Amino acid sequence: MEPATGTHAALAPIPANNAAGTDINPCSACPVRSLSVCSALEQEELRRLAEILVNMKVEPGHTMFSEGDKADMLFNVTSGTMKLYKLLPDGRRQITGFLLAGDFMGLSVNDTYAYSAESVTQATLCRFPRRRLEALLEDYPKMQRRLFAMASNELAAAQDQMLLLGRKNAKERIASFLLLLSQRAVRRGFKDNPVHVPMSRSDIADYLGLTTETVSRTFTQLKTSRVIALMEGGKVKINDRDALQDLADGAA
Amino acid sequence: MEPATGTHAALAPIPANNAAGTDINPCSACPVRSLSVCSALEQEELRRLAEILVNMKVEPGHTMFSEGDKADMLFNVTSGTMKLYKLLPDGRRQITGFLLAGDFMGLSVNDTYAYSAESVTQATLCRFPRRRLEALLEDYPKMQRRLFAMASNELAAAQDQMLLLGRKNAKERIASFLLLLSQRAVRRGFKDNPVHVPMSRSDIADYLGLTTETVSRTFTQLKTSRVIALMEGGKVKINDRDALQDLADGAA
DNA sequence: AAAAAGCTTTGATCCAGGTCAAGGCAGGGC
DNA sequence: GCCCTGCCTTGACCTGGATCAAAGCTTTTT
Repeated sequence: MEPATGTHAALAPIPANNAAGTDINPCSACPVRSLSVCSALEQEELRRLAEILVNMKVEPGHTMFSEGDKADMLFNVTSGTMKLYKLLPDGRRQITGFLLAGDFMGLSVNDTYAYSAESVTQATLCRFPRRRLEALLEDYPKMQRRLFAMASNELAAAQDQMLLLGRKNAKERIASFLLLLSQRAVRRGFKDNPVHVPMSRSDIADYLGLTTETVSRTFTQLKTSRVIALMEGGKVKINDRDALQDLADGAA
Repeated sequence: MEPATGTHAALAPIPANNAAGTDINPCSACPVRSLSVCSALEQEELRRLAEILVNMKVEPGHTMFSEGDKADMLFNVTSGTMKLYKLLPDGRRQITGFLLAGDFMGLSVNDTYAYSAESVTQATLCRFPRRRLEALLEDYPKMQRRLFAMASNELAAAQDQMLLLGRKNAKERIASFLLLLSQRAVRRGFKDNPVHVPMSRSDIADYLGLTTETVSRTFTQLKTSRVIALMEGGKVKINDRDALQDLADGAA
């Protein structure tokens, strides 16, 4: 049994019905479960593992861990949105990614986290001792394969983001961002239009390498040109997807 | 035997003494060899694989593959420097990384390359059918592990680069770049000072999200303030590593 | 319901780095 | 040797997005 650690004291463990013995649902997104899809992971093994999982629920703005902390825990997002970011000493921030249900965080090559993680919305996560995963990987090579595929996908996304940060202008960045959110929504079976944009202007700015003012002005421009419409509840209606796509590709 | 494909026609296969049966040197960097370090890969297996490897030598500026090409080949750099980049339709370019001896390129989740690859200097590479690697991974799980570690490292580097591109100014970018080159040199057992900078101003600019003019001016500034000295042969002498480090971290 | 605290938007101004233009300098071909 | 070509550097100017400032709007507190 893992006792709640100091840094995670504020986290409320969910009493939860996904304790040991729950049915194996590939998409319910706990690490064991999402990874077990393609492995011959056995019931008994799964049951043992479920015992060391800790499900937790956090409010918006809760810091899960910070860059440089000892990385002995691994998290799997089960609902809500998280943000990963890096800071410069003077406070400048770069958000490297937003995570949704099913995404992993906390994987690390050396023994400290390479970034900080904070909740954007209310979120639920599944915590898991890193060592245990490593042990699991020894026994179930197919999990390793799955993990590698995940890392490869993240890497491809990171390369797209480098192109955006290094070479796109403000309008192109916002267009790319909206399409990304829209595509991710589709992939997860949610409605892709209007797009739900749960993060603040400041988070968007720090993700796109802009300022809140520029983000706001650019949204206004896109709204004025009828490409999008801003709706209440942080929703954005995409009126002209082709125009947005051309902008995002830098073709316009 | 793999016939030379159309796109690789210009590549000169090296007659080479690293054909089948050569000694197994972990750091000689062909994929089989560098991966075999931590696997129980057997002599016989290795010998069979060496037969399908194609060693090649390319001149500076040679395109190995382009974004969108069918990704059926995998490459391992054995000497020289390569660059990976993405383009926007209007020609804006973002270099996502420079590869040195021992680095892999061409790994891809779907079946097309996500970026283009071109040689910066004269370089030698080892070409390898992707399918063959996949088959190998089935049999040797530890290779998978190694590959995952590589992808994780690349991912961490990509996140550092996002911070650089999104939030650092020109001086901080150049400082970070020089320190990166220096550190990589050390890790590979080369002299780290003066640093060898084999790429053109234009490549540096496209890697750092700047223009050639700004790169040039910034080098001049650092030279004027005695932090570095520009030497002949594309070498840069680091005079004040601490100052450079403070700049790179955004602490100055 | 009023006050307070945070976002978000909009406006006015500024400046780091981009753009445009012109030399400088080194290597290669003849 | 001398031109040609392709970097690299430097200068002059411009601009997209940052910065600074001030309202709106929303949400929370009391």
